[in-house]
Amino acid sequence: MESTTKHFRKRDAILQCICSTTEHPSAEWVYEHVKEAVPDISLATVYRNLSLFKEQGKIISLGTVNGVERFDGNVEPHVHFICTSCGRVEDLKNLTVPQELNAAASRETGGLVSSCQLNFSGLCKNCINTN
Amino acid sequence: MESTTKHFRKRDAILQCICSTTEHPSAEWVYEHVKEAVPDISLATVYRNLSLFKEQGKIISLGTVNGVERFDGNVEPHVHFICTSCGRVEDLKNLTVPQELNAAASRETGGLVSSCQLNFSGLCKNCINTN
DNA sequence: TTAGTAAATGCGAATAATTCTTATTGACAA
DNA sequence: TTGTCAATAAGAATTATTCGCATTTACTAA
Repeated sequence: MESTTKHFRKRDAILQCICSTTEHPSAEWVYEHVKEAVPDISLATVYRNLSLFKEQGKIISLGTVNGVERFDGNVEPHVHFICTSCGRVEDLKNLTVPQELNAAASRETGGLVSSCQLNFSGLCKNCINTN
Repeated sequence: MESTTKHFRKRDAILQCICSTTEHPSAEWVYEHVKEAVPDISLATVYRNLSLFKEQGKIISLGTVNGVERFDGNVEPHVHFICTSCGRVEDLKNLTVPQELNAAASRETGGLVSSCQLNFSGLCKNCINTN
């Protein structure tokens, strides 16, 4: 159910923003973009809601790139490529991590594995040429 | 060649510290532990040398856990498990990422893939029982 | 020995990302 | 209308990390 009330307008705008981009954005990026539609939003609201969404499993954190946390509205398990030069993050649609690895990891650690992330890093197509 | 000069005593102590533990420590942890042998070391020196080692490929960064960057003196490709509750990081010795995935990732992105990291997260053995 | 040098370091200030505090506002129920 | 509670804005506070600069160290050449 979409919320038509004004009460969640900003919260919804934040989720909408992150779910409709493939940028794997930072909080700052989300802030700048949501601001276009909702000019009176504050950066703290973005941070607060991003960590709420993260807890709720509506988005995931990719960890930090150059010291800044990056998020992804696509919560389906998938593989990322991170450019160490420009910080761009891309999805790798043709590679997957076999599900059975989760079980294997649980077995080896004796813990309870709930997710996994496979990240490749290097230079992206653009940065190879520029450097 | 090991450096017997006093010039690099602190630098060596830092590398030695991180290479002789399986803690996957933070800068702060390294600082606290090096301080026992070298009491007059400063935290800035630890940070400075950790990023030097990282550039030189002598250590790797695991990214941040709870907002703090974690390092690993074991630069051989291997898989990690990160406890989302206590922040503990363990090596998974029985799992590996097939080397050919690097080439596949290069192909798909058109970029130059230089490394990859596979991280599982969840609750470790201890935290399952405590929670 | 003695300068001269360049790198390594300590210290504290500065920075930047993120979180917290507090007062205010909006939505809804009684 | 009033009470309650969640959502928010604003900016202060916090915390990890980096920077600037003076000092120390080790090595070299005189």
